[in-house]
Amino acid sequence: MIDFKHEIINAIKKAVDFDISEQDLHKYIEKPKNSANGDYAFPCFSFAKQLKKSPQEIAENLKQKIKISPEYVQEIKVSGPYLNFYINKITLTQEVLNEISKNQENYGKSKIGEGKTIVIDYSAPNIAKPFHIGHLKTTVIGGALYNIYKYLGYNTIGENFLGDYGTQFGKLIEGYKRWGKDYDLTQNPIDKLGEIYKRINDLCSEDEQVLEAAREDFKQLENGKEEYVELWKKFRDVSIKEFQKIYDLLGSHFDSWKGEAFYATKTDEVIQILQDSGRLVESNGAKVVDLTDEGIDTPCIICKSNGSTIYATRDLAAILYRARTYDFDKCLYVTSYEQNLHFKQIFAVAKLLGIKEKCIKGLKHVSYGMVRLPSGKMSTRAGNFVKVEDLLHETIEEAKKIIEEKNPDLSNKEEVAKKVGIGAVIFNSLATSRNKDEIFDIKAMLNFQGETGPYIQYMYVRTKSVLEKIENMPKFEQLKLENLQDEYSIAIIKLLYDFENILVEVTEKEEPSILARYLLDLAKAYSVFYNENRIIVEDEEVKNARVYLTACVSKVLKIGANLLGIDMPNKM
RNA sequence: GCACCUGUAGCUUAGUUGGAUAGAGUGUUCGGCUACGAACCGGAAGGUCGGGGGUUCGAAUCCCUCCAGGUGCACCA
Repeated sequence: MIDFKHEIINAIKKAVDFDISEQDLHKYIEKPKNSANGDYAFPCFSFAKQLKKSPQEIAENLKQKIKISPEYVQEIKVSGPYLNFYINKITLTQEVLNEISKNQENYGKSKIGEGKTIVIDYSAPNIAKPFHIGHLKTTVIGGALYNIYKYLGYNTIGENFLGDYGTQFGKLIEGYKRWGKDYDLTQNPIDKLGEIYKRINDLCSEDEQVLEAAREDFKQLENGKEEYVELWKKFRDVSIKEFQKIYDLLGSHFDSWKGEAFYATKTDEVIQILQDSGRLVESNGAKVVDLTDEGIDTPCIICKSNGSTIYATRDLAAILYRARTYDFDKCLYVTSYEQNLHFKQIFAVAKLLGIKEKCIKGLKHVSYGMVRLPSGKMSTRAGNFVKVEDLLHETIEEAKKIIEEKNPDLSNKEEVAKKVGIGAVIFNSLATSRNKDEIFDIKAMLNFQGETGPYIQYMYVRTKSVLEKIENMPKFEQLKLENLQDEYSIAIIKLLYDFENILVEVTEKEEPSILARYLLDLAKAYSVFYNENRIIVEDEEVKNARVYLTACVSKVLKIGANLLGIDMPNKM
């Protein structure tokens, strides 16, 4: 597609008689908030001093000198110190609709990521523990990034770094040995394991000997005692099966499920490399890497004083493994900001591992804000948490209720309620900038009006309804684009034009909320268009143009929502 | 105590590589279904952009300082 901004930059560059780089121009050119001020604007303040002229004069002068094809820009106006560019709307319309007609369901897809590999480490729940709403953000943010990177042509690998290692498994084994017969793990296994875990924990705090036994169990598990490894596998398998149910609902996909236990077997080499680097030092009985040179006060512990490894060691093993296995250009870690220091530390230590520079540079912590309940911080131990399964169940039920009320004749109510209820939850988790904390509000989740997932789905359903009524879809070549020059149509076309840039911006900032916001804007623009313009009208030319635009909106809404992990119903 | 993050309308928030009148949703309120789906659209009211100082032609945005909340700060993950 024509890059209008680029054309304007070129034209300005040729017109000015002072030195200014293309990059600077790129920075100066802005998109006016109010479209009355044009599509692009060039503020002339900053050159006033240098040229000893008023910004107004500079703008006037420039206007005289700039030569740009009317095919791109139909008008340039001076508005005080601003030079406002009005792009040729027919060209814009032609470009956008042609591009969508050529690419259809692949509009916005690109090859900018070709040849680049990106690993995304997300979700990472702990085995034998409930999947609660604290895991929601990492799962949907990571999932959205996964989809979007893939769409932009990157070789994308989704990693679920399961928490399947640690003394807690010694405890579980000890508990299961004692009372395993009382629990049927074929039903709600995670709840049962949770009960066992709580029971053994209570016993451990009463009786030091039980705790000691649990530690011993874990040691034997590590040493490969067959009976224990079997138990561990069993806990892991039933847990994954439970998680998979939720992933199926959320549409999450992982290419690899290597958990901590897997990397725990690969820590020896990490320790050896660090030892050889001379940076591994003894400190209070532990082996650590001092990071004060890196501006990090807290040293990174590699080996505990009892000789065993720690989370950081396993994460480093994962970096080493992933660098070798995937030769990644980027490796993203989607976790809450509680782990900011941890990642700062291991990224600093990773420089000592002897992996490629690009891998080191590609390590990135994508952190997000905490979810709190109105009653305070969530805690699995205190039983103060909301399970994702329960939340989804509730929003799906709400969707069902609303369907029953508004569209009782709908044929596949169950399926639609699922899409709407889950869509509401996913959208809610993605719609605000990831860094902000959130107090979990069930009422907000159950609201399907306004800036919500169901709003976008509803607008999509409207486009489908309109298109359903058309016998012959118009061809792009037949369209008379003059029929799409009203402000409501143009507002949509401008948004459609932005789509690919939005996707790129999402990856630059690792911020899916940009796409979520964009989809709201597009849905809203269509809703206004729909209210202002009757689509199916007598005049064939007008009808065809509006129908075609409706089909374009329909496609982009669906592509965008799917990238966020939201399914679109055809009716609701 | 130190470091980092957050603070924008009653509530949830967009805008933070400095740019024109701070933009939405929700709630409140008024209006619009005999026109393609009202889970919608339009109007009104609602803002010391946490406070103060500074830099600049220009600050929600950059710098300093203070206030409030959160998170982290050695063998948990």
